[in-house]
Amino acid sequence: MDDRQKQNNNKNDRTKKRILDAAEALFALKGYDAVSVREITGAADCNLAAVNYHFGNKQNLYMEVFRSCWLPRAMRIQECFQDLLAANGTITASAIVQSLARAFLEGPLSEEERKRHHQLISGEMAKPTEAYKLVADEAFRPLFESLLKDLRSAMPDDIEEERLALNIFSVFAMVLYFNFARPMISSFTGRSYDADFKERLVDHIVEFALNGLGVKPKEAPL
Amino acid sequence: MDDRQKQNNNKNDRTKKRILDAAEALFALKGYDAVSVREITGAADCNLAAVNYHFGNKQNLYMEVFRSCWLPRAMRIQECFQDLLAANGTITASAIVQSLARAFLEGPLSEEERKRHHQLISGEMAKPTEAYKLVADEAFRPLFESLLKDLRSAMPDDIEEERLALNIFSVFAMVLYFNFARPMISSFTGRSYDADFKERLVDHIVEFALNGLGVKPKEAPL
DNA sequence: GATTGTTTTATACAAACGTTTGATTATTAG
DNA sequence: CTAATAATCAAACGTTTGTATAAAACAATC
Repeated sequence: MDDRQKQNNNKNDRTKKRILDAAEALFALKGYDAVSVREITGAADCNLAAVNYHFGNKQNLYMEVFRSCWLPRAMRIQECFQDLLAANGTITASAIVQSLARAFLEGPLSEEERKRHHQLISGEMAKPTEAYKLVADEAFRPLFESLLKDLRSAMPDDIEEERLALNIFSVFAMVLYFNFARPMISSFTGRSYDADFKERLVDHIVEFALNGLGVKPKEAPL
Repeated sequence: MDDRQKQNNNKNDRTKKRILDAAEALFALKGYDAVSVREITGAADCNLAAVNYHFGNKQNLYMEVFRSCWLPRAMRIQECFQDLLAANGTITASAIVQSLARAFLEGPLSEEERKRHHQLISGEMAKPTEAYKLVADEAFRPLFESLLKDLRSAMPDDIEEERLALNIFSVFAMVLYFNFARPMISSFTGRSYDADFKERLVDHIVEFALNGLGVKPKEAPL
């Protein structure tokens, strides 16, 4: 074993990074108030005071999790969406919905990452803190505006602006709900979220949303 | 003033009831861990020990909020839905979706009640505790089964069972999302959740979902 | 190799937490 | 009225909380 890194997953990577990782996992799992600083530093295998040294206090650490863990992942999802959309050639409503569903449900994130990602944001949507403002400004709003633009170009010219917004929200509603309500959906349908079922969900969302938008699917995708 | 109730909103109603009220409001607003027993008993204007005397401990109180506050309200919503559906005459997909959207968005609850109701359940969906099981068994599952039955009778006979379930989830996704994501939707559209906007939302949900279901609206409702 | 700045450590602290206790007051029953 | 039961109360319990401090270990520079 290389002596430059005797302990691979232990103390060699910078403490600050380890704290961020542990904090993110725990905050996602149990929520801000249910996690203690001692729990975090225990999981990160470092001293209790390290949190206050590196982040000032617990709240700052929480914010930093969103700033330097959540936001970059949101960017990756959004880039994945843009790529899928671009790969589809012309921007149609069908392409938009399908790319969106794919990016969120089967996108660039690992299963563990996606779980963390959605749990963190679920906590913020349920009980918004300062982190919500950050996320709304840096991730939600830009994606919304971008979708608005894309969808406007793909829909009839005379469509009302508010109707456009409601349609976007409705697509989001489905995409997010099928992540958010996983336990209930799995329980009621008796199906686990494996690749098969996710494929099925993407298909369903695309079909449902496209009909909802009042668009006949021009292209037969895949 | 009648001497049987000198202080109307204060100490006359039984302490247990006041604790439940205060606890529900606070749990909905800030979540389980962010609320202290002292905060609750302070708001309920009673002694600190009253919680443990009447409910055993904090967790039991939390469960009792769901058992004796949340569940009855869920029943009222569901009854409202059944009534609206029955008033519509024949059970059509259109009637189902519209009744559901109305019951949840404009239903029997006051604005304050609806807020509490959705905040409590949002917290449970984001971080399920024991209360989730209770709510899933007593409210979600029965409603789901009932909807499944209704929708099956209103849709073509050859429709796949899983497809039926996914359709129900999709309608739920919209109904719940337009409650859940109120802050974001208000912020992005610049519209507050007044009667006008809610009417607009119900109309949108009905139209979007009906198209999504692949049903041509037979009747022109209101 | 001493000096400097950075990071980690052990320990301490006051405040807040959920819960318990035992005395005290209301309420009910005989 | 008295005895018994139920409800409320102030006070305290032992933990756990987030944060602060000062010494120690480490790293880099000269």
